[in-house]
Parts: sequence; C-alpha cells; structure tokens
Amino acid sequence: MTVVKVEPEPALELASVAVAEARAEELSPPLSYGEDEEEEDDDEEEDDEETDSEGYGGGGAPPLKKGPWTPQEDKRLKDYVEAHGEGNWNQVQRNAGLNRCGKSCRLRWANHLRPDLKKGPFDAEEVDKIIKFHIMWGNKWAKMASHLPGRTDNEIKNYWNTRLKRHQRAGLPIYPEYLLSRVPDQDMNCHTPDESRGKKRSNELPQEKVVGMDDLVGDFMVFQHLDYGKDPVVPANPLKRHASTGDLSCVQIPANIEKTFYSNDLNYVLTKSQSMPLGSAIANGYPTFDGNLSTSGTIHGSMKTELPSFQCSKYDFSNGWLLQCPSASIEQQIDTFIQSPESMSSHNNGMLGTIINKGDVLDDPTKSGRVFEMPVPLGCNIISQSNDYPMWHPSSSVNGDCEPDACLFTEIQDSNSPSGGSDAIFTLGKSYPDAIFSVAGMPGTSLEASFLNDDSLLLKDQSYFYPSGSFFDEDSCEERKPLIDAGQWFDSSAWKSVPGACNTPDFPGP
DNA sequence: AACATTAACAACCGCAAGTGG
DNA sequence: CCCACTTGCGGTTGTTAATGT
Repeated sequence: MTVVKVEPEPALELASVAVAEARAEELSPPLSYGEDEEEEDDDEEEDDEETDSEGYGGGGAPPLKKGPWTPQEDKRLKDYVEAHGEGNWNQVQRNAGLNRCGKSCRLRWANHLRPDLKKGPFDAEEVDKIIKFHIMWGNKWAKMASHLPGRTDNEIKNYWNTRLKRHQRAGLPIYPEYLLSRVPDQDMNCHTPDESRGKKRSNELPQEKVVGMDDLVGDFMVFQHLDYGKDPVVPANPLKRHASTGDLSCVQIPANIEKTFYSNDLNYVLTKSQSMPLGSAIANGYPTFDGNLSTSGTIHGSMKTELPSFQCSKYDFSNGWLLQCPSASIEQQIDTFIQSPESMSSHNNGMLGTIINKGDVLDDPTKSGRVFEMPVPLGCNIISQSNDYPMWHPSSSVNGDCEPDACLFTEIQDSNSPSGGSDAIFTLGKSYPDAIFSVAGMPGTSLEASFLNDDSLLLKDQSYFYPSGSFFDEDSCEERKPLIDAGQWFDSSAWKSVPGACNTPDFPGP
C-alpha cells in the first residue's frame, strides 16, 4: 500500500523512503485521530523522531512531510497552538518540531484539532442550512462554515459534493422538493453546481464597476403585465444578484409559462403616471420612452452570470422577480442581455420585462401616492418588490396540500374602494429592508398599484390576490416569519384565504 | 469470500488577497 | 510602489470504510 507521495527529486529519495516506511507502520491502525491517540503517543514519538533524524541527519532542510497526520503530530501541533495561539503557521512549523508546512498545520488545526469543532454527521438542521446557504451563495464553503458553528468549510464541502454526486447519480434534484416549483418544469438548462467548478471565484472577478444589474436588480419595483389569456401564472421568475458575490442568479420560467409570456407581446413598463410598451426598458431607474436605453453607466460583458445558487431550473420561489427570462438558456440570455444594450431596446425579447424604479418613487415624497395603472384586457398582474435576498420557502409544498408558503407581508389590510371593490394594502415594514415579495392579481382585471408611503403598497380593486414572498436574514441565518401566509389566494374583502386556493397560483374564482 | 462501487473523509495544490518591511 | 511572506479559499485528488453484487 502506498501511503505517501514520494518526491521525485533524487536528493529526496532517501528521506522519502524513510518516511514511507515510517508511515506504513504508523498507519497500520487506520487513520484515527480520536480519543485513543494518547496511548500511542510514546511509540509514535519515537517513530517520528527516528524518521526525522534518520532521513536528514546529514544536514539540509528535510522535505516537508505530506500525507495523513499522526496522533503524535497532532499532539505537537495542538500543544503548540494552545501554548502560543493560532497564527504564524510557519513559525509553528519551525518551532513545534513539525516537519509540516505552515499551511498544512493551519489546515490540520482548523479542520481537526480546534477545540470548538463539532464532530459527527450533520444533523437535519445543519443539512437544511447548508442547502439554504448553497441556494444563496453557491460554493462559498467558508461563508457557510462561519454560519455553522463547529463545522469546517472542508467538512461542508465534502458533504455537499458527496450529496451532489449521490443525487445526480440517482437523478434526484439537488435541492429538496419543497423548493421546487409548483409548476412542473423539466427544462434543466440552468447550471448545476458542477458547472460552477473551475470558474473563477467571486473574489477573482474583475473589480470593474458593473453598473446596472445591482441597480436594476437591487432596489427596483417590477410591474408586469403579462397577457396569457386566462391561463394562470406563477408569479415566479426569480433573478437576483447575490449580495455576497455579485453573481447573478436566475430561476427559470417554466416552459408552459414561457409561451404565454412571450407569445403575447403585451408587456408594459410602469412609469410614474403612464404605462408604456415593453421595450422602453429602464436602466438605472430612468425610463426611456423612445425605445433607447438610457444608462449613466455601462453594462459590461464581464458581468458574471455564474449560477451558483439557482442551479436548478425547478426552483420556483413563488415570487415575481425582476427579470422575465425565457426558458431556453437563462444564463445565456442574461449574458445576452447584459452584454447587449440592444437587448434592452425596443427589440428586446422581454427578458428584462418591465421595471420601475421603486426608489425613484419612494425617495421623493411628492411622488408617493402616484397610481400606476395599466389597462389590461386579460391577464394576471404581478407586482414584486425585490431587494437583496432570494426567496425562501421552507414550508412550501408541491404536493398540493395546504401548507402555505411563507410570506413577508407584515400587514395587509383591506379598505373600501370608491368603486365598491376592495383594495389591499401591503405594508412591508421598514424592519424588512431586504424584503422580497410579489403579488399577483386576478386574471382579467386591471391592476392599479400605488405607493402610500415608502413601505406600503395599495392595490386597488383587487378583491383577490395571491401574495408570496419571504425574507431570509443573512446575518442571523434565520428566516423572518411573516404575519400572514402566502401561497394562496386571498379574498381581500373577507380577509381570508379562498377555499381550495391553497398553494396554487391558479385563480380559483370567487 | 472476492471484487466492484460508492460514500465519507483527509489532505494537498494553486491562486489571490492581505500585510508588513 | 514593490516584494516577500502569510493567510484563506475553493478545487481536486487520494485513501479508507461501507455497501452491494
């Protein structure tokens, strides 16, 4: 059994052989850095010192040892770090009598010897968190580890990769069912985590200012009218820019929705006082009415469109999200969009959808209360606000039961409309600065929306609506609980959910 | 029992950011 | 500013244990 790598350099050959021999003895009990390490210490120490001296008694720096750590090495490292503290790993190497590079020492300490390490398999809660984190951040193992006390990035990475392989082999979705769309979608063009491998890390991204997507995605209000006849629509086309990485992620629109979205060219951009045809897209918050893109910055082709998080197209977060992405290849289309200002012109394919700058309205008190109105013959209306966090629906279900999605709205109230209909007021609450929500109105109705103030949105004459949304607090790793349940149609006049309308965006009718 | 496959784990490598002289 | 060094991160590979055939 070969246990160590033998360095190819001739000068090192003798040492390598010696090390190999020693290793063969050391490893006769399988790698175990557990509780019984102490009893072997004496023998191991002798072996170790013998090895070191035998191999390099003649002077010159011994080659740094590779391969598994022995209990004795562990003890030395542990003793040293406990006495001198962490850091200065090359000093550790020199002063602790360890023939290991500082890097190796650091790794061994961080992954195995640290006293605060939590051993054993991941429990369900940890697994749940890992999946959440991966959805949000992709392969940011260190970041995940910082949110999982006692766990190391390496541990998480190993777990994930193993899980990934297992799921891929079994043909299972990478993320659990409860994250999947309610609308079946077999198109799997989105990236898989594997595809993110080998790509540059986020901190390797060019540091150039990428204007647009942050602005476009981060704080905007999306108002879309999508005419698809009487077909229902899921208010879900998430696209977000990762807060931590700057990566752009997207959740694909189901194929059946795609048709209705794009076969009928009835998209509108909501401006402060008028509607305008799609194609007059807004960049940096400023709508243009001539079909030309107006930007104060540039949109770089280098914008990274890695999809470390929403790799699976099946994820429907039940939210209207900023961009409408035709199904085929989301990332391709995002690339196209990003790289080509033309794509935002009047000839664009609708991917950008319709955007209105919420901040533009909200920042100016005089603009509050403006009504956005769209004459809509038929269709479902979607409003969504998106900030910086992806949606998360831990309790949603795809099985048709009535387990509701989480919803962010902190307050919803109905009011009497002069026209006799019911209005719904969505109060987001300022304590949820990173909120995400969407609401779909009834098919076939005209949807009016206006900001009452900077955190309330009035939907006029919407007797029924379908809210969804959630919030995941990156700092606390906790999902903020909403005050009402989403994922079901609400009757705003009776202020109750519509029977039989749970967990389906299909409008059930009054 | 022997072999093959898979899962879990450990460790290394390359790269890049940070830091201090 | 440059350079060397340290540190941290993520990808990858290698090894062993467990399981299946």
